[in-house]
Amino acid sequence: VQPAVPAFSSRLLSYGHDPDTSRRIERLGTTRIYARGRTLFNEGDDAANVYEIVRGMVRLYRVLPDGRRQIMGFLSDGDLVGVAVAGRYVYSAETITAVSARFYARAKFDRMVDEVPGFARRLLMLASDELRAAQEQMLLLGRKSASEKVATFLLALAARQADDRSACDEVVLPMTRTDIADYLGLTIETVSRALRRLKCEGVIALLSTSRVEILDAGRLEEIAAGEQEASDPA
Amino acid sequence: VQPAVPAFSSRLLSYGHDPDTSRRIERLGTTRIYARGRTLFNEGDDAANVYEIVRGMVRLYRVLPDGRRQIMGFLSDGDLVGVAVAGRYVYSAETITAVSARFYARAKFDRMVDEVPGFARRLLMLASDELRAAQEQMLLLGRKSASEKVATFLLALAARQADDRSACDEVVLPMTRTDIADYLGLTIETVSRALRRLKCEGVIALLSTSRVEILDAGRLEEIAAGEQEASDPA
DNA sequence: CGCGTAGTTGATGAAAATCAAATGTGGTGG
DNA sequence: CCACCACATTTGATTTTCATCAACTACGCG
Repeated sequence: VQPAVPAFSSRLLSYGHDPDTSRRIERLGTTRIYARGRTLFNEGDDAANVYEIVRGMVRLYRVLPDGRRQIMGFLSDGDLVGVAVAGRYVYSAETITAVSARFYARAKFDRMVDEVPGFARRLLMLASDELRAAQEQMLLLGRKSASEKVATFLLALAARQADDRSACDEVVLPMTRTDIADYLGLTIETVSRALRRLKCEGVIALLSTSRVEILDAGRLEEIAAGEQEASDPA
Repeated sequence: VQPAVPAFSSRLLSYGHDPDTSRRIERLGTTRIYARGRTLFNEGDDAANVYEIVRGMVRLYRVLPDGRRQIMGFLSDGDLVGVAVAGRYVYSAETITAVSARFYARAKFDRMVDEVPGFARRLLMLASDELRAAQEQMLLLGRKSASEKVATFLLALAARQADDRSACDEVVLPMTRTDIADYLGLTIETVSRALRRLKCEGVIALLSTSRVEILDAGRLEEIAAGEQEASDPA
């Protein structure tokens, strides 16, 4: 029952019921490597391309005039960006690790939506997942406490990483504390303190700055779900 | 540049490039009237139907175990609910006014997605709008102050109502303060105080509990966008 | 081996939540 | 039509949580 981190989560393009279509789709895209900290596009840019992240991680975000930033999601292997957007991008996208991404010219992509049977339907399913994740995130941003937010975040990351690696309970945080804070609607200090609190309660261990071990997954899930939070049954 | 209130905003079903298809779609649905305060479905229910709101307003929400509630959006005339969902509904839907709604059995609806040309594509566009609105809401929930939230909310309502009525600057709030608070991630007291602050600054007038007049739309937009907020240039 | 950036920790402050009345308001029945 | 009731809203006092400000520490890299 773990929600994905909001993003166009998918393995769409390399997926296909029939190999011909898959190959056709593949041929339409161009793969490119980006260094860490590069901009794929900015909010307001003409939405010229659809991107698929092949490897690495990307953040999507918007900023308010005075610099406050909200990260909408982190994208990683297999995720799509920009499918939804017609006209102009409504957020910016930057790499937070080295990234290999394939991109598709919008015109070609749109033609595929019309021509390839089932393609639009499949994109619709992806958008639905995305939407569900976005709503999960609204619940988090609007109603969860700092600890609950961080707990939820760790579990979501863990769930995503469980796909790849073996099901060990070590979670890697490829993004900075600033990114985490801007994703959870907190400050870096509050994120740090929430992690410490979880550590003190024995729920997690901090292996290093960017690695966390989940010691008590059940308890972490309780906290994330907002079951009771404070653990002081004195 | 006014974001819609997150919802499956659409005039989809009654819309059609060709009248035959429209009629066919129409025939598939059943219209029903709901009193105020009724439940269309609950989080976790089998997602048996797709709903189109014909008239009235509906709230979509999720609740945490201890009762904290987050409203994901308010639906009104022409909006769709449940398109995205396969399996089980991930939120609850309740009427906040008397509502006339048409509903479609999922199986039939899904068949249409496959059979009616362009239908999936059109739903995809709706989902995209929805997604954009959800991201706008994440920015609001994560990074805006109480006054900014309320200002944004009033403008979104005004924009939606501008479609129907003439472009007068009176906004009707069909939902309670509790609903507004649960939508903006605030408490009712804070919503009330934010409205008062806007009134004191001369940006709005409170005509009655449920009616607001926008006196200074430009300033309200500045506040909503987070340009500076406090107005105390001594 | 520092140097710079990222992260942690602590002290203080501010915004919003909570608690507690008081005030409106709409609807119902007398 | 009016009085009353239940409930929604406003307003005020206080508390809590998180943000801000300020060192301090750790880590990675040239």
